[in-house]
Amino acid sequence: MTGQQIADAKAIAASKSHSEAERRRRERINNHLTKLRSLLPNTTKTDKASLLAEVIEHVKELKSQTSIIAEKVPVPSEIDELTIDNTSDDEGRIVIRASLCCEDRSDLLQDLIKTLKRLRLRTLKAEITTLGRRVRNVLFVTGEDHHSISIHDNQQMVNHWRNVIEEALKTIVEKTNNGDDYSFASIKRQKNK
Amino acid sequence: MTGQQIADAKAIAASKSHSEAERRRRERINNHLTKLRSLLPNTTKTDKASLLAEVIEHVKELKSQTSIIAEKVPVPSEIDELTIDNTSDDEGRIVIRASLCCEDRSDLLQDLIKTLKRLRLRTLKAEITTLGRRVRNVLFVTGEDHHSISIHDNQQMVNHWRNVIEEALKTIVEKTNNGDDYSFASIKRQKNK
DNA sequence: TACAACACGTGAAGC
DNA sequence: TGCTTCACGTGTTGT
Repeated sequence: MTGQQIADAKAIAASKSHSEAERRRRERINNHLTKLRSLLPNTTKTDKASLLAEVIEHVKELKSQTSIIAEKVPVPSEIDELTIDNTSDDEGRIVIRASLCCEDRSDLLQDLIKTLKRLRLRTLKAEITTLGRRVRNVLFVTGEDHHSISIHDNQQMVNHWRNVIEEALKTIVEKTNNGDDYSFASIKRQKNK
Repeated sequence: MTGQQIADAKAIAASKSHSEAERRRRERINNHLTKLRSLLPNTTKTDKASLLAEVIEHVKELKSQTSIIAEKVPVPSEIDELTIDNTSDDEGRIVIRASLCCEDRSDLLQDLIKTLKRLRLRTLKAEITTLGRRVRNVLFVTGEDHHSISIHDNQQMVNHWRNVIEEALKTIVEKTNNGDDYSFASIKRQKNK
């Protein structure tokens, strides 16, 4: 074989593998599109562009649905959250409502208890909801008796404690899941067929 | 110009418009892909195939989320539904629970009332939830006094009434929205930006 | 004939 | 260098 022939053969082989790779790529993309089509309702015999348009609409629809429901029901959301509000209980005592949402982990509850204990706070009520691997905690906390947060009519003090609680819980929310078990049993997910 | 030249010019023009059309098509598809990418969380700089794979996962995720939530909370679903169950109230009286889900419309409630009245049924309780344009009604109905459904221990009679109610409500669910106003105020949808 | 949608192979760019 | 991804223009098919 001459050098020219070898070079040609190499070029042909390269071109072949190239076109084959490209074919595989197209296959992958099209398979995904087919799968997407099957996930959508009433979406047969539409072209690629329209299919994608419908996927967009569907995703938006589902997103808005979940967020609407989340407004009514305190289910865990996909993203980490932490909001602090202050209310007051029947006796006019200052109560801070802390709602946090994060990935569930085995030591989450421990962390919360420890943190609140360290801050000398009392948890009046805790609403805990899990959804898949996400967990939402809504805590109603107040100070222990004779705690500065118990003193009424002091907006500055309340704001101070809001900040303290926010910072403390922030580190808990931001702590990443260490791969342990979850602290609460998860709701069974519907099979994705 | 010779005939040959004219033919060539035509061919060139055709080829040009063809390639331009193809470019527009690609553009449309890619724009949709970009939009999809923006709708997903944490999905920058991934290739097309992986992007679509993530879209699939995301759609599945959202779907299972909404269905899990729907199990816990009686929110309206996307598809029309009608399920009939029989329970019994405190006094052991037969009560039939009818849950129906359909597009909301102004005369839906009227239809329900009329139908139940026609069947000489009494509605003990009605739970009504709207979500977007969808509405879910959960009705707890029983017979009027001395109605045959009030007679206990007659499984055949109960089944008969289940069928009667199912058929009657089926026509209501299947009645298409005539474009009128909705009978209930709809929950505001989150803006799709 | 013309248009729309698709699969294909190829050149270019990034790693 | 080879491998991957993309955009491009073209051939083909169905309407």
